Amino acid sequence: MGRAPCCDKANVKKGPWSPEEDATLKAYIEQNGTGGNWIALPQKIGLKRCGKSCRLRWLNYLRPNIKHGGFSEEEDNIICSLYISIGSRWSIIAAQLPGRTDNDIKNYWNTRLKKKLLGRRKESNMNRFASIGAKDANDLEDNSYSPALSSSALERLQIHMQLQSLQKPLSYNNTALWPKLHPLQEKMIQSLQSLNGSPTHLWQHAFPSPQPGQGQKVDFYEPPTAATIQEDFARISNKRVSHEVESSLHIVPSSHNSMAFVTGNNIPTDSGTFVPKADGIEHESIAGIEVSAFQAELDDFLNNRTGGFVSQDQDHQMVELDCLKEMNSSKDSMIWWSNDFDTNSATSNSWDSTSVIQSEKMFQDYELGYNL
DNA sequence: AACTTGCACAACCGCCATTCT
DNA sequence: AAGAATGGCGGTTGTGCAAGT
Repeated sequence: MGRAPCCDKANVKKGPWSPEEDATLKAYIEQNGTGGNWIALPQKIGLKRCGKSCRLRWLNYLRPNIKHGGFSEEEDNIICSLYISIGSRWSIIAAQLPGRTDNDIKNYWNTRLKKKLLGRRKESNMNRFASIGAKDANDLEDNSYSPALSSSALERLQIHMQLQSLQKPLSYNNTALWPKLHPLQEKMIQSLQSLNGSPTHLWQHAFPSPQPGQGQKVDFYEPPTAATIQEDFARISNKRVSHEVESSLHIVPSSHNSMAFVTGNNIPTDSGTFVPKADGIEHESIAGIEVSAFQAELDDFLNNRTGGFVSQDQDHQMVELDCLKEMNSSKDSMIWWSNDFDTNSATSNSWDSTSVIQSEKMFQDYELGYNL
């Protein structure tokens, strides 16, 4: 037999909490604790609330030492870096910010921080893409490929690029520093320019795509590299990225978790030159991080969803498709951030005591690179 | 002054892993 | 061991307020 239902949903009050309800709940918990059973708690104290609602109210609002609003620049940096590294794992991020709740951080991210970062990116792109035919920044944001990617993966890539671009501000105005494009990408741009100023897409510059074995200079707007991802994790764990990560980070195991991954025979180096990866085989994961949600997304897109182009022009579509397929064939050189990671490598929902954010040097790169 | 729009935040919903009977 | 409750989490929605028209 199981247990009795947690609450009678028909007789449960919803909506904002009154000061009286808050006072009742707070007084009881401060005196008696939760008793290890949130479901039974509201009945004990005469509140017509669901136990889950009581728990949420306590954790997010009534609990002592909760801070609301007024996020500092340092907190902004921490949130950004952790979001880029681990995605929307708000409970983990919140654990690194004393007094902050996951709900608070989630709201702050969704309403302010994300806009702040992506807004800057949009503004910057206005300058960069003006010379290659994009009519306005909306063209850049409204790219027709993005629906094929998970929003989280795309968003994190965009933000990562934004951070990189802010670290190299002079690159914006110097087209010579822009990455060399794959020939098909160049072809695509030329085609777009010839087609009555059709929208130009983020990807054209987001993915410089070198041929295997060929060095290609990438001075700007490179996707997150193996090195940068390693740096992210090294900062977080104060260790080299390795199998130690799974024991030092203690990420929550879940079927819908997020984690960065790296794949590819050709990985960009710190200097921006692509070199073949030595083994060419054992590249499916780093630190137990599962491969390739993006790969799956791209495959899916190319195999099943090519009808999704917004362009009305057949030639235009074919050029785009050729380019995408070519990029896909060079996918081993891609490094991406996925939405899934190895659930076997994760063990709990807390960061260990060696943590993480206490490291003095941890965010200095980002702090030097940008002011949020 | 009235209405609309956008923003920030609180709360709810649904899913999943764990715990309990 | 099976099945149901519980706890926890992330995504989404609802609401109140402020700014803009």
